[in-house]
Amino acid sequence: MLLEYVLHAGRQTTLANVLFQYADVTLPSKVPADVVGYVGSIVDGLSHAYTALRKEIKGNSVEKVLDEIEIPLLPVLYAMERAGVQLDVLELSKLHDVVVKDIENLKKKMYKACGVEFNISSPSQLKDVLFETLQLPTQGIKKGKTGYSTAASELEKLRGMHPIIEDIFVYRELSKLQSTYIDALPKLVARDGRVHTTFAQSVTSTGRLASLSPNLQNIPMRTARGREVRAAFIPKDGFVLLAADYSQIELRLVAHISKDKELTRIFKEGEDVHTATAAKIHGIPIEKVTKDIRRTAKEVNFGVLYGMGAFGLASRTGISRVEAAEFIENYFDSFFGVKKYVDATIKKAAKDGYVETMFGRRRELPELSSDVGMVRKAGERMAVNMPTQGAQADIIKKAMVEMHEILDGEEKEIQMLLQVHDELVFEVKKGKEQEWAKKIKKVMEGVVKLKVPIIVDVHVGDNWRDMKDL
DNA sequence: GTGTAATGCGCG
DNA sequence: AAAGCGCGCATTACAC
Repeated sequence: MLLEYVLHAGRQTTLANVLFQYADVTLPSKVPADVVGYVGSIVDGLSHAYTALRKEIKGNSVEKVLDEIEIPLLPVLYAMERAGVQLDVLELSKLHDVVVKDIENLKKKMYKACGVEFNISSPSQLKDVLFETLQLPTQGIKKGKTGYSTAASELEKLRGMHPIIEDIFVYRELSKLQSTYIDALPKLVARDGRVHTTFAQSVTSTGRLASLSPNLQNIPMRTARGREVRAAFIPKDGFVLLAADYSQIELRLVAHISKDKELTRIFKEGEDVHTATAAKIHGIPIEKVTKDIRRTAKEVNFGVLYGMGAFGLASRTGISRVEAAEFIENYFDSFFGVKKYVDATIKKAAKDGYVETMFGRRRELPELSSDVGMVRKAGERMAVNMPTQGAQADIIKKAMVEMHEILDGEEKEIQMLLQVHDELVFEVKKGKEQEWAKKIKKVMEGVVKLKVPIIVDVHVGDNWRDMKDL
């Protein structure tokens, strides 16, 4: 699967398909009575497929990605999955009681406010109540296949028109937390008291990992109530959790790859990239940048680069489309190296039919030769995004492989537990935090030398919520 | 009861 | 008509 993956990331192929394509083995859709024969044909097929795929990879830019990153990473991921992370089930059950009560009270209040009882979780029932029972305006509300949307971005437009709107946001937040995390995680605790995720290594189009059953890469962080869930992730007795995350790695990679003068300067001087971007775009000194302006600049930094238009920026920030268009124009005037990089990447991708990272990881983009303009445009955005998102994935994977070698024989002191795209989480023996933080930082920052500094921040805590700088 | 699409939302 | 990228998963609604 890894061989197929480095050749054709994005194809989302199955093992059955690989065997069919490369070994001419057709697996039955169900496991037959002759299990031994079935397994035999898989093993035989795998051997043939391996040889065929190796031949295709030889001399290709993805060969190094396979041999120096993906294959060495395999045992690392296995060790992390096997280790798991301890979960404070009692903490979650307390959270459950509080959230259940809050939801109950909220529901009563909402039913009273609109005069009917209905299933708030059902978008179909909710839109009936909002737009028929309550007669709220549908002006500017997106329509899908099944009628008016009740997505947060659309309800945002109805804020202040009825108290129920605010309640819906709170209801959604709480019910999401309850169903996806607070009630679901305890069911996945193994006999060792820990949850063991699976890291999918051949799933994403960009080279990132995916985490599943449970997904430990989307544990809440952004809101106070969501962060409560993080408090339930704890180290084993006598240990602390240590999290090391790359600071703004994606934008640093953009600076490096595009060689943009201004963006490079910002990182070299150690400035806050969003504040500095805001200052540059508006032509004002850094001290004059307000929180609002910085927030918009942050959206620009993450969005425009990957093809967000004035429409998208306006809807995400609340500024007008005209203002958004000006903002974007100013951005590319200020960072013309980025603009040139974006254009050149799209052009080359269209010619080659694929894009790749600085390490040779590749993503094919058949979308770029589509006759449908919209599909092509989407392909262009993927083309711009992949080299940076993919390089970020390459870098942290290399760091994981290196760390794993260093950790060999140190199992009594430290264990790597999780990877969350730009962050590694470890369980470290109390008293050894400083020592290991230093080593981890060195490895993570030293994976590659860029034209801008790579910075890793390290945090330590007794749970995944209360992490302090180290 | 099982499978799937639509909708929505958590994370980087 | 749709207008940043990359994911996994819960619920509802509905077909079989």
